Amino acid sequence: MNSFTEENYLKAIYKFSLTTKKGVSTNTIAKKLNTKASSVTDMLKKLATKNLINYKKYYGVTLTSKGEQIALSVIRNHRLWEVFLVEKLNFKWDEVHDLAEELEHIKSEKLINNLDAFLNFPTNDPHGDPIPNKNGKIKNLKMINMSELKANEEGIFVYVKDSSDKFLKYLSKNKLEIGERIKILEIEPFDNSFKIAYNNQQLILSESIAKNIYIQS
Amino acid sequence: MNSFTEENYLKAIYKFSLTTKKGVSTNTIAKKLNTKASSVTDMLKKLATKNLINYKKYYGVTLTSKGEQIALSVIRNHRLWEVFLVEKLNFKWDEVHDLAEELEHIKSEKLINNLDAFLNFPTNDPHGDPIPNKNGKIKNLKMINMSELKANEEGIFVYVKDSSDKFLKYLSKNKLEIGERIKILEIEPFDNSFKIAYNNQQLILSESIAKNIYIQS
DNA sequence: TAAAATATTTAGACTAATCTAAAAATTACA
DNA sequence: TGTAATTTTTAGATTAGTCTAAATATTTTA
Ligand SMILES: [Mn+2]
Ligand SMILES: [Mn+2]
Ligand SMILES: [Mn+2]
Ligand SMILES: [Mn+2]
Repeated sequence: MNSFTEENYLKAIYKFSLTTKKGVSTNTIAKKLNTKASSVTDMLKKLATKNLINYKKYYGVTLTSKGEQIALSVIRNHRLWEVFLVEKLNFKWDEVHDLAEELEHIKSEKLINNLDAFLNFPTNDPHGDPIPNKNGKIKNLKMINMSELKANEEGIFVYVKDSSDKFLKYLSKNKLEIGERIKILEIEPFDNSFKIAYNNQQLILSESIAKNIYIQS
Repeated sequence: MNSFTEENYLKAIYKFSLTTKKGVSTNTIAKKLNTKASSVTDMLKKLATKNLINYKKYYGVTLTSKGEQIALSVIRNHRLWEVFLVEKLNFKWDEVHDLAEELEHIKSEKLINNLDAFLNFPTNDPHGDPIPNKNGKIKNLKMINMSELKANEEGIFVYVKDSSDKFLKYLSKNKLEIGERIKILEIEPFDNSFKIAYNNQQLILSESIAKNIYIQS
């Protein structure tokens, strides 16, 4: 059995692995988990002896398939609990992450599979992230960043890159939600801001906001 | 904030307090929590400095009102999660205790109050134990042990004293469930066994089984 | 390509929760 | 009521996860 802490390390490594081909560095993990590099080194040694990561001193780490499987299962738990909190317990999408961070570590196949069924096998969490199935398979949406769209193009809002409270609250305030069909009305060349239309309203998004929004392609 | 471990100690002390007027002894707690008396002593000192228990060396402990409040909140969490698992996720009543033992330690007022509402404010868990409300108030059922009933008396089966897997499975096998109306047909004076009728069937219960069953009075 | 800057690891220490073994206090009962 | 049995506490270790400070390796850059 793996501790909460070990699972959090594996999850962090998994997420960084998605965006690098090289190993994930000690410092990267330390920053993400709000801990010190020396603590990370200690944990990496431990995870390596458990065959959950490939660790070569000074050169960062990758997950073994055993490690990846655990990371995916924790992510599955996290995202299913987020769906539960939003859909059944009336939480807002910007309130669920920290609770899911605790619930994800409760280890019971039956619990999570029954929860999955109870929720009707959702494919994405409230922020648009895909939910791995019970075999760890993730169905990746094909999506592109909104900033790559041109005037008059449109698509479904499917994912937020930055899912911090602040950003999610901004979206909620403007009733801009995942699943909404968005049309680009015009792009201001001066500051790359986007004027969009959705659900009978219009809104101007700064470039940095547009870059946090992904559209199904 | 209190650790899982501290909460488990408080809960254990609370439960023993219900059946003794004296302080709860070190050994009693050690047995319940599968640990050693010396470990218990250490923890009692710690809980005492946090003002959660009244501790006088060699004379056992009682909860302070602060400690009792925490114990009741953990118990509330435990029992509400058990209801959730049975009613929403199709668990059997003999499968939920260990999972609830983990879920009970997730500390969020909003989570538990919303769960309570989602479950329609249940008053009892799947084993008949009362669920404290959000202020820690427990509505105690007035109930008596089945062995105190006489022939031809009847009532509703509301609580099991022994909620071990073994006993719960025995009851399930005989379709004898909480909420069932039970009538005592006769009591065999030789071995104090009970012949009962419920839900169109009859069953003979040994004295020790009868003693584990409580009936609403 | 050799400093300088940066990243990583090692060494040694700390805390929470646990343990075993031994000492001390309480309680049981002859 | 004094000794034996039992219970509880103390003393000293251990383990997981963390930290700071120092040492070492890698990377950058002049
Ligand atoms: Mn999340
Ligand atoms: Mn977590
Ligand atoms: Mn239980
Ligand atoms: Mn517990």
